[in-house]
Amino acid sequence: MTKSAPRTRIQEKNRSTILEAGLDVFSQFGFRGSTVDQIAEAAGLSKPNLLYYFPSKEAIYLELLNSLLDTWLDPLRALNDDGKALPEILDYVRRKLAMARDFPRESRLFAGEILQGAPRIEDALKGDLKTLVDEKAEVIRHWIAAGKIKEVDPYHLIFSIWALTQHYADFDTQVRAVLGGQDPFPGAEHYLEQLFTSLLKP
Amino acid sequence: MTKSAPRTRIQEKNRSTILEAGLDVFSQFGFRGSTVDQIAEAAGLSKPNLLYYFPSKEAIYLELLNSLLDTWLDPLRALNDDGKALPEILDYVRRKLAMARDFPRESRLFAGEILQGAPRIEDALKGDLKTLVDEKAEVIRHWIAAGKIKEVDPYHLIFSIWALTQHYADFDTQVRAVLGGQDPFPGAEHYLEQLFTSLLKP
DNA sequence: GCTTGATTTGACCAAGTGGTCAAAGGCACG
DNA sequence: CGTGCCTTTGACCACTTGGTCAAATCAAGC
Repeated sequence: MTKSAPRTRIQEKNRSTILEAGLDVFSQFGFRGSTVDQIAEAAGLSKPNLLYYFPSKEAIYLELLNSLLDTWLDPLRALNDDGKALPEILDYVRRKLAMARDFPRESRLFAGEILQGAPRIEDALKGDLKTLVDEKAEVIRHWIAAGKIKEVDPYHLIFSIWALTQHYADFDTQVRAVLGGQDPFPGAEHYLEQLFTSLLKP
Repeated sequence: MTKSAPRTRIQEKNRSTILEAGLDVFSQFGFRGSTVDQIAEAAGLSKPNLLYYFPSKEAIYLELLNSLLDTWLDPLRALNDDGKALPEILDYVRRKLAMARDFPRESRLFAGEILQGAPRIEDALKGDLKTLVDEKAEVIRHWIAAGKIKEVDPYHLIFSIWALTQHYADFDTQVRAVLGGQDPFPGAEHYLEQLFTSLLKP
């Protein structure tokens, strides 16, 4: 299952340059809206040279999508039964909001893919993602049963965290237009803490 | 500014057929991902025939976008100082969620446009939309000052309503994958009522 | 049936697209 | 230096795409 690793120093460099450029372009224009020339230009390579490192436009896109899927779910994986319930959830919200702030391109790439029906990651959604969410929903249910947080639907709780945090990356243009260009994140963090605290504090 | 109205019965019918087909296709594949042939096929017309009613692919897209922008904000316009604060806001949430359920294509069309930086509606966002939101934020501030709801940032409150409701349309694929195909809307409505009630009830 | 304007279409085109290929350049190592 | 391999590129190709156009068809009033 492991991709044959790049051999030379230069391969490693060029492959990562291409992926970086691909993320830039794909996140802005979507898969069909992006052209190989655009990506090549952004990467500072000629088109045939780019296609020397990746067999096709789709291969770049897929590699981005799959490697992202992993890291994107890390904050949720870190949600553990260990600590206290509410702080644990608030931490998750903060981590997720930080990702929206620091990795908006990644967020948008995903959003675009899912918006179009997630044709390339349907399996991952119904498989790994569902499994992970089911597992964490169970953790939340325990917290509720133990009276540590108020009773809410665990699935919709998770959806709401995703929706609220990713909104600031995916709809950044709209948010900033309404706020007159002001940075939304400090306000967002405070608001979300308030929101989930009042929702969950027993 | 008014578009020259269609004259004959058949023009009216064909134009609306095309817009309907355009909504179908554009909402699924985005502007660049959609082809004129696709839209023509969906409308049951030949490509040159379609281009007899609209001058270009972009014209269809723009007409959809602009006419949508209007109706899409109606629920927010209906938010009035009249009634009691909390029920008024909960009504807004319910109306917005109903739109996500009943008009997911419209929601996705917008989401796609904004995701790509809203190049075609930037002015509307910074103009009409900002004005409307500023106005309603003021209403919310009055409610807070009068002690009718808890103190929250009015802008982020509005963003959160948008994010939470539209998520169920825009990320439908993901939501249903995680829920195993189950209809998310009944659960969502209950959860959102609970969420905003606990956030806002004084 | 005839005329006139609205409607429809097959054939076509120029530009853009993803991708190929043979040949040329570069580079490390004997 | 020379040899073998990695890297880069200009030229090219098949196909798709948005859009045009002249000619054909249709519909309604006379």
